[in-house]
Amino acid sequence: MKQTVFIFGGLSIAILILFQLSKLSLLAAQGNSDLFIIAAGVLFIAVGFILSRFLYSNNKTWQQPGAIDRDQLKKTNLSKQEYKILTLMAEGLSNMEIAEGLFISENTVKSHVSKILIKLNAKRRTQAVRIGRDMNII
Amino acid sequence: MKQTVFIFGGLSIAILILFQLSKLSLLAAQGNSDLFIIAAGVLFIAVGFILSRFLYSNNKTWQQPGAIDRDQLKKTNLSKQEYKILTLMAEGLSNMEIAEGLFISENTVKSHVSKILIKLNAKRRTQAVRIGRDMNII
DNA sequence: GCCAAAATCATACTTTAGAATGATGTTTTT
DNA sequence: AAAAACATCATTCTAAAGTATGATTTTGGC
Repeated sequence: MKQTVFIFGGLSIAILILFQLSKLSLLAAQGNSDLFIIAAGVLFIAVGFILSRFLYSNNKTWQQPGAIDRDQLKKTNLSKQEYKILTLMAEGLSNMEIAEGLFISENTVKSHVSKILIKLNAKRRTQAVRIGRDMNII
Repeated sequence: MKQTVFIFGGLSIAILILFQLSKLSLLAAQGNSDLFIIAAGVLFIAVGFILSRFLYSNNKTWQQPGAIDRDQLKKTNLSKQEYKILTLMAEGLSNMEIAEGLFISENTVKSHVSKILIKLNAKRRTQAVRIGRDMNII
């Protein structure tokens, strides 16, 4: 939130400076106007470029795709092992496969899964995975 | 593919025209230079804006996060109904819930799910969902 | 109109997932 | 050091999920 304010503030200032520069140059430069116009154009295009980047891809939750949200993760109260198992569930592994991968019994995995479902408020493992994705913790 | 060529061609031409206009205006307009500079700046920013949109969201991996890849979807040979059920599976719904949502019997859902698993080469629904996500189909 | 998919459903069966409970040893935390 | 949380596992049961097979009905293209 605060970040976005700074970014937009900075961008606004940058744009203002650009306009000022444009005006100054008009008075100063008489001969090499061609080159300057191109430079100014490129600058403005760059500004638009950057502007759109922030406006679109990043605006929403400031959570870039693929990154996990540590804060959200803490809110779930998932333990380390539970979280690890959740990620393996998201890979589409069965309880047995998870058990083998972690060198523990299937019963233990089931026990963990049940706790995960409770903590994520899910009825099924598929739902748990979806919730995890929605929360950006997977 | 062809679209991109046209789009970039069009953009290039637009940019050239913009530069030409800038030069012309310098000769023509002496008094109202302020207003014109702002207009030109806005135009260039707009161009940069549009450019970045195409460069990033569409071009690169050609797959924007959240968008579904129609080509990949076709490769799976999933039928309409199968695909719909896949998306509902991804939401974490049970077979029964899917059945109710689509006004069909649970047996029918099971039948579809089995076919989905075969077509996506999955052993479990969770895996099918993961594969679907990896293929940018969901 | 015909034909091939697609969609629908059923029945019977196997496998996996999940719930409930309880037990024990190990870390953390206070 | 005691309490609380974690991790481990077992047993028993119930509920879903998934397989296999076969049948009927819709639908979309040619």
